[in-house]
Amino acid sequence: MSNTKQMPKNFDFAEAEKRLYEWWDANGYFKPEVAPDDAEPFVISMPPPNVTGALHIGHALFVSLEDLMTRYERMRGKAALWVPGTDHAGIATQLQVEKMLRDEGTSREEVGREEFLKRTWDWKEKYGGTITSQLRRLGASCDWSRARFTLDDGLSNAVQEVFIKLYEQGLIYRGPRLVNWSPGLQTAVSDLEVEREEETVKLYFFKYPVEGGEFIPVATTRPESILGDTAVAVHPEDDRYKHLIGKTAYVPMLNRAIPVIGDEYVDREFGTGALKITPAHDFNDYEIAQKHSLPLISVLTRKATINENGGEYAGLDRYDCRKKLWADMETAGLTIKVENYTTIVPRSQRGGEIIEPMISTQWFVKIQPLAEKALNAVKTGQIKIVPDHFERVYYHWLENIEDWCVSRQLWWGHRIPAWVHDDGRIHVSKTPPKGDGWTPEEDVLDTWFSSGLWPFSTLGWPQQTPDLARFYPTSVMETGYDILFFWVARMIMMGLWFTDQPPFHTVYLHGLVRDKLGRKISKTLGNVIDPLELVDQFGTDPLRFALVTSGSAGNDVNLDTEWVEYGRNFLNKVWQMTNFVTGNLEGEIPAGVPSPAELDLPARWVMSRLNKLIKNVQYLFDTHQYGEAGRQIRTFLWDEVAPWYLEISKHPLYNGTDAEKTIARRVLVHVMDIGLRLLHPFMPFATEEMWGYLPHEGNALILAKWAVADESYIDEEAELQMGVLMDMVRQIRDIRNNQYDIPPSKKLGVIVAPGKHRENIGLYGYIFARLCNVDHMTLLADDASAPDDSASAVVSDVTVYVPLKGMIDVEAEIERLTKEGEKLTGQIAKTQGMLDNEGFVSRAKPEVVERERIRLAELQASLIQITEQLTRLKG
RNA sequence: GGGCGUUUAGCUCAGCUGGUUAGAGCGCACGGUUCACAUCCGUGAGGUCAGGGGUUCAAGUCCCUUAACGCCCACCA
Repeated sequence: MSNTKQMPKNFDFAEAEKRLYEWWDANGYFKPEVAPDDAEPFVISMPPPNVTGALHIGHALFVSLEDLMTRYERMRGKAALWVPGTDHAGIATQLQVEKMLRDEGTSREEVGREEFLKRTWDWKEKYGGTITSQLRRLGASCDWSRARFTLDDGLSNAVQEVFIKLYEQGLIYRGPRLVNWSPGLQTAVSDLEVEREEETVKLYFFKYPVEGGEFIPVATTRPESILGDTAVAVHPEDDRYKHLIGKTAYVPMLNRAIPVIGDEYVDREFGTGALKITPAHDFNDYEIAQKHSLPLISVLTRKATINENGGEYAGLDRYDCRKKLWADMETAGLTIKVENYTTIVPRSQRGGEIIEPMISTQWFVKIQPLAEKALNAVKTGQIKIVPDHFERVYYHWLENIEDWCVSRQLWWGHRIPAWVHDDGRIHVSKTPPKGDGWTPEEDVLDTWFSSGLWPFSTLGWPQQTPDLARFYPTSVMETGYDILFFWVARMIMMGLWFTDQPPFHTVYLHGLVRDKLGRKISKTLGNVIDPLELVDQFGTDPLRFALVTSGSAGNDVNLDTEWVEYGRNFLNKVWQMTNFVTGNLEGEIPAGVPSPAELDLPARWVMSRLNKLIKNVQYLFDTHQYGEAGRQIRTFLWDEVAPWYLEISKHPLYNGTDAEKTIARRVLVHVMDIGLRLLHPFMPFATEEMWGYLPHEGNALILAKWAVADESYIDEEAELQMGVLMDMVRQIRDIRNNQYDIPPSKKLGVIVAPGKHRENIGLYGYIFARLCNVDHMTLLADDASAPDDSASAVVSDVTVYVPLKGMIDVEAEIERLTKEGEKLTGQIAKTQGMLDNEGFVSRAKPEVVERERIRLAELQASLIQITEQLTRLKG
């Protein structure tokens, strides 16, 4: 292997990212086919972003993680497939197009359904590419040739297939039910799409007139709902009211006669102890009405204005009606009081308007049978959720799940494949029924209905395609915990029901990206973090590295843009390291590393550290601790290789024999090569670029083999011995910088009582010249006496003397050494205590006991040295 | 009303296989233009790991409990 090119001074990310991405893509490296046909597949279905959306920081997080997993598995030799795609996002997209129409001075209703859909498709064609090109900028190594859209033909077919099958299995029903209605969007929404916030509202107390001149005091937060009351309920054993049960009450202002009923649901202690029943606009009341066979009277239109059942209030907006009705009741002497009251208000997840429970005809999925399977798959461990505490959240939701309202009164989406006959019959099919009197269903399906099929529909299901056979079930579902119910649970239900297999074996959940103060990102707060701005400023790699390493799985990430800058600094550091290595190569470099026996101590040390790192990183990847893996790689390169091995290697590189040079070069190349491999899933662009400058085998880092630890290089003894030399360097620096104010440029002569480290200190004395500017070093004979006028420091059984004639402050030296001695004494006592403890020696792992023994010996050796120094100084 | 999470340095966070003297970035202080790097190098100050109890030879790490904060789920007018 040999290198040819000179590296530029810095990484030009703007130029390189584009070039490298196109190069990878053009070579087909993102396709699973780069792996051998018999390679084990690894598959991720990308959570499809909204087709008309723009990239936000949350996308950057999921791309960072999923691309990391994909690249890692690809390097491990798997047939890695990351299936990209986009979601039609029914409501979101429809709203955007409606806004566009409004800006044009028209509306959805005005242009009509057909034209509206045409306009939406146009919109999709125009803006749908934005998000995908932005994903490319983030380095996403997904197979674009397999990209899908939830509304394309194949997926629409899958959706129809599923709907029809569920219907045939009796798991879909249609009928009038009380549902969450969004008056602004004019559609039903599912329970999940309703957010409940605690708010302070008014609670209106009033008199419900009862026959015979009595009245029952009642409270409501929504006076307009009075118009739809069909009963007044009291507790059957409430002495205040029980004599009224069975009598007739009269709806205020409408004077409609309704019964007074008794029901134990009513809480005597709460409010007035009596309850008005509005079954068409309240979920509790609905249940009570069912029990008592009360009629349902709807008083709202689709737009939440009062309908014909509201008498003279018909046509009023719900809130105007509230005011007017209350004023009229006040005039009629029926009001009691109005109080402030804190309660839960249901609001639309999109737009925030208040949701009205309303009766309407909708399609539902009987979810119980599907939910049971989904529950089991996780309980039996077929599917693992990371972090695992989300499993409990998942169980709780599935155990209490309600039927899923899947119909939406929108136009943009999968139209429900059904026809309804005048006589009420339903025909569910891809094709229209024969005969007259059939009306096609207008409703479309909830977006999440098609998303739920994503892992298999994208691979061709229901066709038994080769892709489906090879890549399904998929491997990991990586997504945010906020859509665990919306999406993950539904994919599991649908996957199990229609393919008899869990759609993936692992669910990896990430958190939300927040600002550096932990606040939710929002336009109103003005704390929006635009990933593309950060990419423009620092490059993609630093952003990705920051996102992955600044948190841990399942927790929200408080992104500080300073972390991105720090990531950039790290990238630059690695660049400079590579630059150093490539700049010091000459001629052919044999691949691989010499055997441990051929290496000097610093090389044995760095190889030991490297292989321990590989081991740790493997463990961390196996346990999905990607952030910690990234941090460890960074620490190794920046804090161990750069300041120590790289500096030390300058000696053989500049002063060594040819053989020594070659060994140092091979070690340096190897360490950087492995470092870049480990780093590639985190920082794909820069690592690929650097790797190209290093001597290497193979075409591209993206396809290079993932590192595997070689235990034969793990060398505790080398780490221990190197540690002594490193500590000596630190001690000399400490004396220079902190004990005495010696300028860094001043060369020092030191005298060393080397103890049992004589050989290493002799051999590697150049380290001190390189790292702490020591220009000559004298090793004392074992029986030699200590030099005078010196600052001293102790490492293991080694004492370092720095002669400083006339500068030595004996008092300060004594104080420092005394403090050091006290510290050692404390540590010895602690360690000795452990070793004297029968329980520790017998129960702790042998290697832990052994480590403590070695430690104790070291500490004791040091203490002897310190004590000698003190005696000398004091005497 | 249930459930989950968080609490570690001035700030933002790591430290999920229990085991040396608890780490990083930023900030702060001191000092550095020698042949990879000022997007840098060397050094330092700064923490009773929220409180209490327990398990263990050993606890920031495991268990119980209290508190504060955050999130999710839930039909009290």
